[in-house]
Amino acid sequence: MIMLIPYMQRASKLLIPHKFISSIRLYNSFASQLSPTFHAFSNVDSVVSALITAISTCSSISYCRALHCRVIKSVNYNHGFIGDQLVSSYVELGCTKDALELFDELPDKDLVSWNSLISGFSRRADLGICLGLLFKMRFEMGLKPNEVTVIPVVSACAGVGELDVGKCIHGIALKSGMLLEVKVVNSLINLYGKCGCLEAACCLFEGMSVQSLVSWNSMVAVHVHMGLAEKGIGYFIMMRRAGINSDQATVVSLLLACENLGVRKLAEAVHGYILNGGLDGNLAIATALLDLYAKLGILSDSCKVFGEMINPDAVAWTAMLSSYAMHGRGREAIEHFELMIREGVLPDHVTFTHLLCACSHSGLVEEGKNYFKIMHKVYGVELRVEHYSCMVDLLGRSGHLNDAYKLIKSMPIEPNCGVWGALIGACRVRGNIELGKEVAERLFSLDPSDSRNYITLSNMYSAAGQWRDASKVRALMKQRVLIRNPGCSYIEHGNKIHCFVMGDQSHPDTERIYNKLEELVRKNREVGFASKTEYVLQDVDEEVKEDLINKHSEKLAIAFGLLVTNAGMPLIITKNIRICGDCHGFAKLISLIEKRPIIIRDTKRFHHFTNGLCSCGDYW
DNA sequence: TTAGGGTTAG
Repeated sequence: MIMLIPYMQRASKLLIPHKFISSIRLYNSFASQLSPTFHAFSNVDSVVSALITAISTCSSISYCRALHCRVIKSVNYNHGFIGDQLVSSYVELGCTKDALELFDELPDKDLVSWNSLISGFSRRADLGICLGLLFKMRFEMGLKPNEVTVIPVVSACAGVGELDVGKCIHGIALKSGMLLEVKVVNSLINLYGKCGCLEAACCLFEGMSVQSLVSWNSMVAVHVHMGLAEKGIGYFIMMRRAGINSDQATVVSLLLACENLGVRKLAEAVHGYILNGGLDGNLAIATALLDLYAKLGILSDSCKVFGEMINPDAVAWTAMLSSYAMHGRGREAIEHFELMIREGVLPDHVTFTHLLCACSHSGLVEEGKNYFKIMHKVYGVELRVEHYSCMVDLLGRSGHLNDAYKLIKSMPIEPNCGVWGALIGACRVRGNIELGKEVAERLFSLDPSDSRNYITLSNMYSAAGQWRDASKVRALMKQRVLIRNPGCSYIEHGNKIHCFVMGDQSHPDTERIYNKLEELVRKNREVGFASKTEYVLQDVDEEVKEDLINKHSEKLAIAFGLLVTNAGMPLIITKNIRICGDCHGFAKLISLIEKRPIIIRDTKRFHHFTNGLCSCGDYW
């Protein structure tokens, strides 16, 4: 038996989010009559139904335990499947131990009880427990799984990318004739799609006698998730031609496709579609839209979408927080987080990932350290490996490399590539070759196929003038058949994405672009800007270095943008790697000289250049 | 059964 009394006593002292107050009131109106004289109460079913409603909507562990206590005192576990509901809520709230203990205690467990437990662990993407339960149910209890059992297990496989296990479940479903059930096939489409087997997903889809809206949605979603946005949109068009009306899941996938393609015009078109269909009040759609605008560089539109939301939930608050973080607005991110807490919305592990990241990107070391310290103590959010990555980044980037290293050594969980990656990044910024070399060795053994590790180490050697060591690392890369993708910059103009690589001469307007660039370089020199040739990581003469750096892809994109857009219009440029220090300084001055806001997005975040300054405060 | 927020390194 789980000890519930202390939790009951504590529950009354804890803050319960306001959105659950209505269900608590509903429960309380009955609970006031739940006493030792309960048997005199005439409508037991009403009490059970009120308890079930309260249990199913409860988001606080302590409150759930208090309700559990009331169940023990008042009704039978089997009454109206109240025991199953308690188990589900415990799983949902992350109390997996309590859920499994209670499940063991439940008398007369049937297929529904097992299915609801498996489904709960599937939502937590805990495939191990799902499989254990499936095995126990089948071979110890002799219960035959049905469609409702199989679907969440397949979904859990998709969630963690376990294709082989998923294939076994596919086999079981096939043998049991479950493939006639549309929902089972849909879950399999999702599994194969998410695991990168698009051919298998398409084959299942085409083999269906009738495709449901979810089948179409799955096809759109899996293609978009695999980075094949155009194909995803193609399925959307086919779906419309087949006379199927889209729903919110379709629209969310379309918004993700826009993000994938990075085309603002398309995003605006989908936004129009959302407004026409009256879908703007949908929280999932509004959140995806907010996130999309932020990723396209238009933070003001993200703020607008968030401001228009009615009762934003934790995901929406977190999306806005991540937008601030992405745009280097650390202080605003913190204010937003504090407001979220005051509004009674509970932060989760993703919220803290972004909050720590916001602190890291803005150099708010003390604030970040404090949130890291209290996130579990005050908010009950468990520390995950990604939180450690953010902290290592925060400490390392701000120059506390030893503290970052000590933190890794003290981790209660195994540090992964992300954690070591954050440290090597900090070593590069701080020019600590000794530690960088050690970290690189760890990364090489953890993932020998990730070319970034080799490139970072080689660049560290080059920046220190250790050309021989740099070339040795490059040779190792060659030996392991790893290639380096060239850095490129993109800019949208006239319904087209224009892409530039360093020294690019393939654009039809090349001559004009180079003339403009020459003019910009000259203007920069006139105001005293000296090229930072230390960012050229090749062993060549100073003059050649200057020539190379002046042809960097972001400079070409800036020159092109200035040529084709009207005065005063902001330039929005996307880079596939981080902007170099020289281009950063160049963009700052151009924003001042040409009176143009310039926004440059690298793989994850934005630099806003205005009037000679950058939003990152030169801290990146 | 599908869909919204995910950090860190070129």
